[in-house]
This record gives sequence, C-alpha cells and structure tokens, in this order.
Amino acid sequence: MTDPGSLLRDHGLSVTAQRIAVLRAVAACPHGTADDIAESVKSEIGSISKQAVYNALGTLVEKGVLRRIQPAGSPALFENRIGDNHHHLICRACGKTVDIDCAVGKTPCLHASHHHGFHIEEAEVIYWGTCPECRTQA
Amino acid sequence: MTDPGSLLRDHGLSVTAQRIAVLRAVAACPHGTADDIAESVKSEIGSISKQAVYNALGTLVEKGVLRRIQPAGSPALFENRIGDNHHHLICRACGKTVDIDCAVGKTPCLHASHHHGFHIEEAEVIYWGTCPECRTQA
DNA sequence: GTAAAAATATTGACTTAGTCCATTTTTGAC
DNA sequence: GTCAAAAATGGACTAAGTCAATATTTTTAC
Repeated sequence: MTDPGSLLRDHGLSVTAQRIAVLRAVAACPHGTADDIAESVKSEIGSISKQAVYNALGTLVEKGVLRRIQPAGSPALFENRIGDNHHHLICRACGKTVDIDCAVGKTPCLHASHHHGFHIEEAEVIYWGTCPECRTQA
Repeated sequence: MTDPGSLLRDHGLSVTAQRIAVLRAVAACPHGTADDIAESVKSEIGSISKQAVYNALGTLVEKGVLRRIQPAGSPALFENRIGDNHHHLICRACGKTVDIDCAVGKTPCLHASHHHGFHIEEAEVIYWGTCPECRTQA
C-alpha cells in the first residue's frame, strides 16, 4: 500500500492519526462496514469517535481514495481497491462479499441503451447469489 | 394492470384491502419509497399501519410480484415492472430514478468472469449520473 | 519555533428507515 | 356461521447515520 500519509497529502487532505488509521483499517478489512472499521481503528490507536470515522470515510470516498458500496439490506461497505472497475458478488444468505473482475474488461463496461438525457458517470454492478458454504447448508 | 385480487390469489396470498391498496400505490408511483406508498395508500383507503406497508411490500417482493431496489444513500424503492431485466439510472444530485432497458437484452445480461463457487442468481445494474435538470443548474 | 487560521475530532442529541412483539382483526375453508 | 390461520394494528425499540456546538490538532505564515 502507498504510504497513508503521502496518500492523504496528495489529495490535499490534512494528515491525522485518525485518517491514517482508517486507511489502514480499510486495507485490513476489505468490504468492512463503518462499524468494522471503527473497531479496527480502536484496536490500533485506542479510540476514535464515530463521527471521525464517518467523516474520514466520507472525505476519502469523495476524493476517490476509497470506494463505498451499499448493497440492499446491508450497511455501507468500504474498500480501497479503486479505479479497476471491478464489481461485487454478494451472498443473499450470509452477506459475504467478494470482488469480481469486470466481465467485459474496460471502463465503463456497460452502456445504457437510452440515457434519457442523463450524463452517465458510472455503472455499478452487483451480482446476487449464494456462496458455496450457504449452498451446502441449504 | 392485472386485477390485484387475482394477482394475490395466484401467488397464494390472502386478499386484503391493504395489500390491494399497496399494489395500486406501487403502480401509481413507480420507484416510490415505503413512505410514498404508505401516503398513497392512506389517500386511497384512509389509513394503514406502517407495519402493514412493510409486511405487504416484503411479502410481495418475496413472491416476485414487486421488485425492491435499494440505491446508496436512499431508502428502498419499489416497482411493479418485473421480469424484463431492466436496470436503473439514478441522478446523484436529485435522486431521480428512471428505467433503462438492458444494454445487452437477455437475462442474465452479464456473466461474472470468475464466480468463486457462488451460484449467481441475478445481476443488478445501477447507472449513476446527472439528470438533464441538475446538469443545467450546475 | 511560534502564533493565528483553517481543518479536523469529540461529544451527545437527534433523525430516518425499518424491525419486533403482543394483541386484535380479517380472511379462507368447512 | 364457526374456527384456525393469516394479516393488521400500535407502540416500543434498534441500527445506521447526521447535525451542531465545542475542543483539539494540523497547517501556514512569519
């Protein structure tokens, strides 16, 4: 991983212990919830306020350092794998989330047939299914 | 629209005034939130409990009569256009949601390159962009 | 290195979307 | 019409996240 300090500076952000710890936590738990990340940060630097976690995550998503995915029926998840146009495959039963490379392979990998005058920025794809473990149980 | 009563019976559900009104409300406001639907139902049959709205919507989604979409940063939306594999285009600025026919045209229109042993049931696509009105304002 | 300004963090109340549960009412089958 | 099962009601509750005032830290300018 790039040094978190320079990563922040490069995006014009102040370097704070909280933000560095949040970056580390996202790297450590990919597809983690805000809460997972808060827990992970606490175990690293002792304590952090809920608000600081949300602020940091929000700012970092805004600057394009992190990506937020928000699947139906789940709190938002965060990941640091960005810019490669990958998608997500989520288990309906247990919520397990894995990365999936884009089926087509380039960005944007999809084109809407009729865009209603919208300017389309991004195509987000979520595959829903059942993971091997949950399939065995059923 | 199919008669709501038979639609419910066909799916093995009891026919109640609340469910019929919910079906009508979803037809009347496509891409409405649970709250929009509750309001619409109230104006039709006078009153309904919040719980009945959630129960009805949940059951109907489960039976495949309605579809739930849950975009980031928005409460769940419901629609009755199902089975044609269409997708959604949402304005980041104002939240306006429109239907988009599948770019490829058949179900499932996408195939994950590596499915990690998952059984994939559905590919959900959300296009994010800016609608013509919001684009003019910016 | 210091001080002022700007940015960020803390705390705690608050909001929104939705769930849980005990009770009452309605529905469908005989 | 009766009765069991299904659904609706009402109200408390929870989870995820936002707001806003204050305190602290970081950055910038000297």
